This record gives sequence, structure tokens and C-alpha cells, in this order.
Amino acid sequence: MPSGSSFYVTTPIFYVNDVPHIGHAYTEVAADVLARWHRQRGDDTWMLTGTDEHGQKILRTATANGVTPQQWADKLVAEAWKPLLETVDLANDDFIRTTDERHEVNVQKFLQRLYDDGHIYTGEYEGYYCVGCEEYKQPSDLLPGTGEYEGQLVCAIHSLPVELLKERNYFFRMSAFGDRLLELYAAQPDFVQPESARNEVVSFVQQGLADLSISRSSFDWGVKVPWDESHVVYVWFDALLNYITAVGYGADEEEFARRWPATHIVGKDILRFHAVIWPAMLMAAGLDVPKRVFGHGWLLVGGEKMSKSKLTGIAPSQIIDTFGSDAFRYYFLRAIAFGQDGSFSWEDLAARYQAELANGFGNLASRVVAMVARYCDGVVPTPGELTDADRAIVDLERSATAAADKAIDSLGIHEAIAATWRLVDALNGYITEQEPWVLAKDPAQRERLDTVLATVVRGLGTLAVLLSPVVPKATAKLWEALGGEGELAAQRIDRAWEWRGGATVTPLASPLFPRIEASGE
RNA sequence: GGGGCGGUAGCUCAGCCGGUUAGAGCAGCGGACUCAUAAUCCGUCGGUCAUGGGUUCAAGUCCCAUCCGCCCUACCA
Repeated sequence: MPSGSSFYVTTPIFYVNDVPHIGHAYTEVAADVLARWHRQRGDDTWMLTGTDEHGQKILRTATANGVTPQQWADKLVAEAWKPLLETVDLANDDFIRTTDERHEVNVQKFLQRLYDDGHIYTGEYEGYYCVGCEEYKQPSDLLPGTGEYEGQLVCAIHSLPVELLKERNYFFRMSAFGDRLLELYAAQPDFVQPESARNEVVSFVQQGLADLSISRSSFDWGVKVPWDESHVVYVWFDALLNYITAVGYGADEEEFARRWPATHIVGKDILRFHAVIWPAMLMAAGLDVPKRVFGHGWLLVGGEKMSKSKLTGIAPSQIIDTFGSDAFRYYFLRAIAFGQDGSFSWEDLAARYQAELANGFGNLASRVVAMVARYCDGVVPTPGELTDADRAIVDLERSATAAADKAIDSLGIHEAIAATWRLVDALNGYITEQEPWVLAKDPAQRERLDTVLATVVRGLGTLAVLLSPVVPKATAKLWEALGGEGELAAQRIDRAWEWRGGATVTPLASPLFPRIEASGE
């Protein structure tokens, strides 16, 4: 991919009522790594995340807590969601809230346009509504209640009673877009990824699409429908629009043209909203559909998926307080094939931290820096003539860089890290084989020693550049120790081996990834 | 009820259109080495490839059935 092209990546916006868990953090971190990588490739990059704050459920919890929904959302954003971004060390460019004026005003513009163009009509809907899900449920999604809900129908997800509602509301003629969506999936096979997700979406659309109810009149916490203020916009319809309202839709056409379309990173549970409803909405409005929609897998804990709805799960801080944000980022992106479900366990996390970060990369940095200090007084030596072993390292710097960069193009984050790690392992092996501590004892081998150390310093700097998107804190420390020229985050990742360092190396004040003695839990 | 995915070494996973003794990482065991975070490097142990049939000269790899886990979707009520 040529540098300078636009790369706009989004995460779903968080439903503020949820409690942040590692599933949210996983999505954020994945998008963040992609964004950091593209920035370092010189692309015109923009990363967006934010919060979804409308809907009946939020209105109810706010009321129950004796505050307005806006106050409730403000509190959750300030106390839970913005801190989450800090915790996982996110470098997002923007944070949108669906209660932002820039969002609300332009949602109305979008809606008015669809209305004017005949994509919206008035209809009546009756069905069982689950407040927890914010949606009408099919009878098959319901179960007979037990215990205190004996005799009532309850939502299969929330185990809470559903309400029989009858509403006159507005409908989006989504059914009209089935064929165009199928054409899109056919013409652009990577529009929905991974393959398994795509197949499900295609078969769903092939069965025919129903129109979508997009307004509610039973409560008023939401964006007002512009031609009928007794209705508010259905939360999902409202929420999806954040991806364009955040980059200037309706307000700044130049910015919008620069950013849109986006790459959407979502959990596979909300794939349909992004791969069916959302492109249909955009088609109706005459806008470009997203560049692609990637549905990542679920985190499995003890073999079961963590559930946002049931509020189970592990808080990111439980992991990060012990292992740090770099380890969190590394672990989830390395251990789990992006797009597949992945098992999380404390044992696996601790094992990988130890084996790969502490003993692999961290220790490599320590031994290299220590040897330059010890054998060369900290002065980075000038290499002499290269042997085959030296050249193998130099070649690997390039081939690993190329492989990693290519993997990122297809959103293979775990592959990119694996490709990079070949260099970590090769450098550790190279040092052991070349035995610089033996060379150092023999003055006649001075040039050879210099060459070996120069080679490993060079390789280590290349690693710092390549791993910077994934483990930004540790690599920044390393970059400083190596006397890297310029900001690490500004180094061209697609030519990582071209980094320039200073004349001397400064010893690391502490290990990049210190051993962690206590077991994870 | 249909459709789909998965079940491969203790653990997490690779194994494209079927083809010699089924691979990796981690863990375990043995050795080497000392620059380094008791680290690194080398070697090694370890699998009836869920089960039962079938196709084939040859099957984790194709077909059928069964069991288990999961996902999508429908319907009866």
C-alpha cells in the first residue's frame, strides 16, 4: 500500500451502561495497533472510538439513580470509558459521543435526507420488546419465565420479562437494498471478513431483508426525528451514524471526503448491524459503503464466551495492574488469530509474558545493551566485513518487515507479530552462536566483535520500530536506550531497518518486561 | 427442523487442491554456555489426528453416519 493513502479505522462505540471488560479492550487494542501501524507507514490515518449514550435502558438506569440521562452518561464516560482508553494505552485521534451536538445534528440531516428521498415510511409495529437488548424479539427468542417471573415470557439473553409493545413508528425500506448488498458482497469479497463471517452475512441477506423500524415514541432519550419530534431515532440507527458524523458528514465535506470510507473493527456479535444495515443506510443516502467490516472473535474464558449483556468478564485493569498495558496488547493480539475465537487463561498469559516478552524480547534488549556498555564503553561499534551469519540477520530484518507489513494489509495482526518475532528469536540465536563474550577476550578479534555487536544493535532497533505499534511503552524505552533518532512513532515501519541511532547506547534503567513472581491471580 | 463451524501431542494451535516416518510454540526431560531478567542456545520425550463405516494404490486431508461443543436461521406451540 502506498504511503499517504487514507486509512480510517473505527471501533464500535461503547454502550455506556456496560461495564468495561477485556472484550471491549481487545477490540480497542486491535484497532489501535492497525492505526499505529498505518501512521508509521505514512498513511493519512485516523482512528475513532467513542460512546453510545441513547436509549431506553440508559434512561431507566439514570432515573433509577436519580439523575438525568445526560448526567448519567457523563459520569460513565468520565469514570469508566475514557479511563479504559488510558488503561490500554490507546492513541485514538477522536472520541465521539452520540450526545455530541456534531452527532445529533447530522444524524437528523441524514434522516431527513432519507425521508425526503422516500426511504422512510410510517408503519405500525407490535411485538415483544426487551429493554435490555433494546430491540423487539421474535417469539423464538423468548423463554417461559421462572421464579419471580413465573408465567411471563422472558428474554433468552437477559432472563428478564419482555413487554408487549405496539407502536406507530417510522420504517427504513431496507428490504429494497437486498440485491445491491448481495452485489456488494460478490464484487468485493473482502468487504466482510473473515470468510466465515462473510458467509453468514450473505446467507442472511439471501433470505430476504425486512424493513427496519427506526424510531421510538415510548420514551424520549435519543435524537429527535426531525419531522416528528414525538419520536426519537432507534439507538442502533443513531449509533451507526457515528462513523460518519465524527468525520464531518453534513458539516465538513472536505474532511469527510478525506476520511471516509472506514475500516470497521467489530465483534462478530454485532456484525450484521455493520455488514447489512449500515451499508444499506449508506446506499440509501447515496454515500460510499465502508471499505471493509472485520468481525473478530470472542474471548473465551474457561471455554465460555464472555458476555457483555450478562456483565460477566474480566476488567482490563485486573490484567494490566500486574502485567502492564504492553503485555495486555501483546498477549491478546499475538495469542489469538485475529478473527477467530480465542481462549484466555491466566496461565497462558503468564506463560507467554515470561517466555516471549521477558525472556525473549526483553532479555534480548538487556543483553545487547549490556554488552555494548561492557565491551565498547557504550559506543556503538562500526561493523567490519560481514559474514554469512551477519548477512542472514540483515536479510531477516528486511524479510520480516516485509512479511509483517503485508500481513497488516489483510488485518492479520497475529501474523505480523509472528513475522516480527522471527527476528527476536534469530537475534538471540545469533548472539549465542557468535559468542561475543569469547571474542571480547581476544584483542585480535576486535573487529569481529564490533561487527557482531553492530549487527545486533541494528537488529534491535529494527525490532523497536516494528513492535512499536504493539508494545509502545517498552519500545519507547528501548528506543531511548539505543539513542534512536527522532520519535519512535514517526519511524517508517515499512522500512524499519533504515532507522538511525546515536553514537552511544545508554543502559536500560530497568528490564523492558520484568519477571513477575506472583502467579497471575 | 434446516445451514455452518470446530473436535490433531499435557496446554494453545498449524496442517492448501488426499501422497514418503503428522508439525509449531509453551510446559517436561537432558546437554552447552555465561553477555543477559536463574536468561540464552542445542537436543529430546510426547499424538489410536472425536467414533464407526466407505471410496482410493494411498485419508487428519474426500463421502456417509454417530457423539460432543458452538454459531446462524426457521418453525411448531
